[in-house]
Amino acid sequence: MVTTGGLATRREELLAIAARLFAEKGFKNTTVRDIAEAAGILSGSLYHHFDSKESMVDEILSTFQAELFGRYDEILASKDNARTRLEAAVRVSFEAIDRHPHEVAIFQNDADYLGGFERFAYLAERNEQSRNVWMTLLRQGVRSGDLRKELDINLTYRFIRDTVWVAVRWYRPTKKLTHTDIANQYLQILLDGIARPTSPAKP
Amino acid sequence: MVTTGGLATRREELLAIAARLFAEKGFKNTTVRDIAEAAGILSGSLYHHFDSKESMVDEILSTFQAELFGRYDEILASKDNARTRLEAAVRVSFEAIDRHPHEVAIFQNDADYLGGFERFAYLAERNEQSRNVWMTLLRQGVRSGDLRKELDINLTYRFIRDTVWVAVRWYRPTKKLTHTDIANQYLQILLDGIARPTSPAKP
DNA sequence: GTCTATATAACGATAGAC
DNA sequence: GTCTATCGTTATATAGAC
Repeated sequence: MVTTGGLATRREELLAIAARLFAEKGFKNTTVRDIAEAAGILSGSLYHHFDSKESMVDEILSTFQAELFGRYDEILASKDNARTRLEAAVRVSFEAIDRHPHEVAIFQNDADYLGGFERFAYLAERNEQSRNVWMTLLRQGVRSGDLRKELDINLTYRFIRDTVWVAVRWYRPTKKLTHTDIANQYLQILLDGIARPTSPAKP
Repeated sequence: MVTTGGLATRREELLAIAARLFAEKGFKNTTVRDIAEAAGILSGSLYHHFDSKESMVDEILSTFQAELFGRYDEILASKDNARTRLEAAVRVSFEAIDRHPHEVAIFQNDADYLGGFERFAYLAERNEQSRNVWMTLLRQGVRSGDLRKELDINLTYRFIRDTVWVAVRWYRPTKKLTHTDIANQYLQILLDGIARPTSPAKP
């Protein structure tokens, strides 16, 4: 693929338009005519750039996931302690929501449906890969003593996974509330809870 | 509406089938032929019972929400303390996921899309009503000292709302793990966090 | 309450001119 | 790279027979 020195190619431009519409209305509910109209062309012209509507969402999701899992791999490769690595994974996720909200939204809303097609089998693989990342971090956290010993880490994994990504539904970046702020507040709740702290033994 | 002594009417039977399919595949991706086939009839026959596909999902969602908000109203009317009421609201929500997983899933996945039509304007109203319930409970919790004073309750509200309902994506009831168990574990994380507790002042 | 048959519209996709 | 024109399919919904 050729990039034109920071300027998006026509192909990338069309993909960005499609991603926005897929995220806003859902894959099935977005027509190729919608995408073409938003791009200022006619639907038939889209097929000069892409084989099908499916191949568009395919390229959008696979590109995003390649980048995201590259970030996760960096964390797993780092030498930081368990808590720092867990926090880093949360921060990377919120940063992904900030940078690629459409891609995250599409994955959240349509991955189940798309996963039914052979072409999108990699979505399930990525899902498993993601599970491995979080489970590794949680196990290390429990072993190191950073996390509660009695934690059900399977349930905790699902809890973190869902709560992090579902933020894409309401998160809109502002100068005052950046993705870093959100990540910090989320970590505060996740790690220490919302209840007023009392001494561990007895009140 | 007439019920036949606990036995579902044909209408209710068809609605249950539609709800399952809407939840599994999404509203837009479920055809009236899908629903009819699952019911063992032809698509045209559905229109003897319902005006349209939209009116089916309308009845499914409005019926469910009427029940759910009745439960929330009971909690707001109770005389329990702030923490108990907050816990009760969480438990009622997980119980709703247990009893009406399809309805919750449809609301989670398709409310945004459906909300665009005038007919479904009540979805936004219910959303606001739900926000009022949780915000009331959170404010009372902070005031009573049950919750941290420094909490951003707007963010905490969205956090609780999303994390409770998103559980519908993975929760499947078993004898060993009931909706009550899930609610308890969720409350443990929400209230006290996943980090190993340290004494508030110094370790 | 269901089936047969079909109207009507919207959809994804294609072929060839420009 | 886009437009014109359109094919073939699938979708929601309707009308009347049984």
